Amino acid sequence: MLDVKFIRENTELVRQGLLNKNSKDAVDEILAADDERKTIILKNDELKAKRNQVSSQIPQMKKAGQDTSVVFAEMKRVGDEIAMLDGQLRGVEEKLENILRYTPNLAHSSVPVGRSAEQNVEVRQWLPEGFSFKSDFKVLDHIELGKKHSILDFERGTKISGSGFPLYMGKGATLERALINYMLDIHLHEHNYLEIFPPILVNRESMKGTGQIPKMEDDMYFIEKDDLFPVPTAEVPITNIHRDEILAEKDLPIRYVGYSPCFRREAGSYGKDSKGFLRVHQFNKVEMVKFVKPEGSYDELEAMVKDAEDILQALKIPYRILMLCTGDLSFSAAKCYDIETWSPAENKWLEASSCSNFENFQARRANIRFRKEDKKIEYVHTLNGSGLATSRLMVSLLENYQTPEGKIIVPKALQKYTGFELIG
RNA sequence: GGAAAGGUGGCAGAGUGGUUGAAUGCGGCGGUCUCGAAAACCGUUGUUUGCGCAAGCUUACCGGGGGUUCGAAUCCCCCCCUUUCCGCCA
Repeated sequence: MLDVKFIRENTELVRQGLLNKNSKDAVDEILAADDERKTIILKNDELKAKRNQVSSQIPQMKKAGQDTSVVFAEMKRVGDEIAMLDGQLRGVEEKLENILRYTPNLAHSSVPVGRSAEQNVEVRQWLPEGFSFKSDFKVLDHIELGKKHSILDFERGTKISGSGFPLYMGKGATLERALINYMLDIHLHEHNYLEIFPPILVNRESMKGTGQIPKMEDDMYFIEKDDLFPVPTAEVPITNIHRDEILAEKDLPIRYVGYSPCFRREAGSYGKDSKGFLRVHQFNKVEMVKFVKPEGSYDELEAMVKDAEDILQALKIPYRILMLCTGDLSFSAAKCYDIETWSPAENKWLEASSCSNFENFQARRANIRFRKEDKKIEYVHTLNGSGLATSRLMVSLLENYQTPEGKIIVPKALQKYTGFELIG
């Protein structure tokens, strides 16, 4: 959520920022609602102050045996007016809140301006030694590989749950588990995160806190009976750990990492990249979340990307880093890097991670603050990034590690986690 | 699923419808004492709205939402949550 005060003091900047994010310019609407709100508050607070003042004198009047009926009648009128203003105020605040909830965060000044994904900027590429985009043999895609070795069974997954619910079997299941454990261990022991194992069903407040609601509500699974949402990412429960809290400056930065399954309805994207793992309703992800002081947040973002890259380099999987342009940035993000891994069979890059700095946009929504040395209270900056999502990673892993005979070598780094070196 | 109890400040725990933001204790912070520390003692200690350069003034907040009243932490209604016991269960 943007700060109205900031909007008021930087109207042109905000206008341009919203345009850059392909959002409508709601500045005038916001300021008008805010003006209206302030006018009502001014008048209302005056009346309330009067009522409080008179009320405090009534006990003395009664003690002195004075007649209170005139005062009571007067205060009754004041009370009615307050009730009316309270009603108006609620209306305006609701209106303002509604506009703000649908107003996206502004991009950081270092983000390239652009309308869509085509204007994203490739920052760097990392390829393992001896890697070539052209293979000497006919590569199988991850679905064929999965079938050949009976490690992935999309048909039976569909039978059990529906399309987009992958079933891992045998060494496939072990490999998936190994990946998750490996990534967690690296982040814990080498990158200094604290491990979190969060609840997977969260309430409405939590979904609002991180901003999945209201804008993305259609994309979320929802358990109506209990008013709970299966999480679309561990970002939701982990960020909400500190919802409505005031953190101590000395505790920052806080760095959490946690694994969770992720559930997404992917409403409206049927038929697009839908085969196998490319777009699924349930997948596994290790997520990094940081709560930091504003001044260090962009350094923390770079560090977070590096933390995700470390995993890919250790696994020797080719990847590239994209800086998203303003038009492709998500609703809450001020800056975001996508990490894409190479799929030889698809002959394209697949998004396996997304690391974002939300600045204080999410913290405002979730009300996460910290107390500075001088006792002043300020919003923290929140960041999160996948470190990483296993589904797309698994595609790249299986395809890049296949041999000409169609067997799959387990990456060296994972072998002590799997207990085997070869599939097939 | 059945029964009961309860939700008050960082925590524990008072609170007769009227100077109650709220006793008291613990914790935190500052100080006295001490070579230093502990103990003891003294002081201090929430968030929030609006106005203001600021000091400050002001509004709201005792799980949430309504209601009664001149006035609600306190009375009434609805909802939510937590704890305990029983049942079921990985």
